[in-house]
Amino acid sequence: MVRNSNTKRAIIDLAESFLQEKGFNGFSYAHIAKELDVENAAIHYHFRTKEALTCAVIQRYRDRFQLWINNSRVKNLSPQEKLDWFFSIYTNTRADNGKVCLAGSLETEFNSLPDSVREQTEALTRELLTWLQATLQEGRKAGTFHFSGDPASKAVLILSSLQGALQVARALGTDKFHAVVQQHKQDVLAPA
Amino acid sequence: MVRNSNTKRAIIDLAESFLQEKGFNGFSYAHIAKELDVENAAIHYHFRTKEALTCAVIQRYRDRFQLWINNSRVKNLSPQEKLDWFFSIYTNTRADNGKVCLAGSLETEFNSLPDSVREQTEALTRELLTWLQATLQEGRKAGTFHFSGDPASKAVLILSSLQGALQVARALGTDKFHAVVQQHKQDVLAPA
DNA sequence: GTCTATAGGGGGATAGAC
DNA sequence: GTCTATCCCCCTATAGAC
Repeated sequence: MVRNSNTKRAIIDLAESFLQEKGFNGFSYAHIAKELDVENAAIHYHFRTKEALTCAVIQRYRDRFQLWINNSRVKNLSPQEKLDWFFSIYTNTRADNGKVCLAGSLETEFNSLPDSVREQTEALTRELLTWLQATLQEGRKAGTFHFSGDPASKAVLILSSLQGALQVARALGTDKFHAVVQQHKQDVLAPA
Repeated sequence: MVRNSNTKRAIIDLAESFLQEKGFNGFSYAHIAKELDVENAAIHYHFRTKEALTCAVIQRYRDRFQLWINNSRVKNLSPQEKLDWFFSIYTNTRADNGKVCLAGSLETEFNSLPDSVREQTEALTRELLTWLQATLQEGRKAGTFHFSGDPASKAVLILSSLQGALQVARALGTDKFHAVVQQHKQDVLAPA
C-alpha cells in the first residue's frame, strides 16, 4: 500500500509498463489499482482520465529522452557509442520482459487513440527520429559510419526496424531482435 | 443487408480491416455488425468467439500468402522483382488508409491475445520471414543482391522495418514509409 | 489521499423465436 | 441465417464520506 505522494509516480510507472505490454486498449485503471493495492477511484484522483494518464506517461518519456541526449554523458560520446547507447534503450526495454517500444505500441493503436495522445505520440516519434538522424549524419561526417542515401531515410529505417524487431521478438524470440541490432552495426560500420 | 452465405466472408473482411486499423482490443462484434447492418448475434452465429474469428482472419491471410508464393506468377519472378512484390504488399496495405501489417498489429498486443491467436501470429510471422530469407539468399547467389551478414538477419531486419515503418507512418506520414522502402532497394542493389 | 458506492456504457456471449 | 432479448462482466468516471 502506497498511501502517499509517491502513488502518482507509481501510477505512471505501471501505466508505462502496461502500455508497453498490452497497449492502450489492453490496460485499465483496475489493473493499476490492483497492482498498487488501492481502489479504482484513487487512480482517478491522480489522473482524472485515462487520456491524461497516458499523456503523462509519454511526456515523462520524452522529457527523459531529452535529458539524456542533452546530458554530457551522452553528448560527448562518439557517434558509434551514441548509436550503441540508442540500441541499448531498446535492448533494455525488451529485457524487462515482453515489452515493446512505447512509440510502436501507441502507433499500432493510433486510430483508436484520443487526440491529445496522438499528438504526444507524434512528438515522441519525431524527437527520436531527429536525434537519430543527427547522430547518423555526425558519424558519416566523421568517417565512422557508411551508408547510402540520406541520413533521414536511414534514420527512419533504423528506428522502424528496432520498433518492429521488438514486436517480431514477441512471436519468434529475442534472438530475432539481437540479430537486427547486430546487422545494423555491421551495415553502418562496414566501409561501403 | 447481406442475408446470405457471403456474410461469413464479409465478416472476415471487416475483421481483418479492423484488426489492421484498431488492433485486437480495439474492435468489437458490434463494429462489424453495424457495418453489415445486422445484429450482434448474427456474427456469433458465424464465429462463436472473437478468438475463432481472429484465427480465421490470420489463417486466410496465411493461405493467401502461400498461394501467392507458390503461384508461378510470383515463383518465376527475378529476386529483385520478388522483393518489389513483397514491398508492394505493405505499400498497398498502407494505401488503404491507416492500416498496419496484420502481424505487427497482433504482435503489439501479443500479451493480451488468446493462445490460439498467438500461435497463428507466430506461424504467420515465421512464414513471411522464411520466404523473405530464401529470396534474399537467391538474389545474393544470383549476384543481384549485396548485403553483409547472413540472409536470416537481413530478412528479420527488412521485415521488422516494414512493419515498424507502417506504424511510424501513422504518426509522421506515409512518406516515412516510402523512404524506408527506397532505402532498402538502394542498400540491397548497390554493390558492396 | 484514499475509501465505498454507484452511475452508465460497452463488451462477449447465449437462448429461443422466426 | 438472422432476429430479439438478455446475462454478466469489465470499463471509465463521479459523488461524497473519512
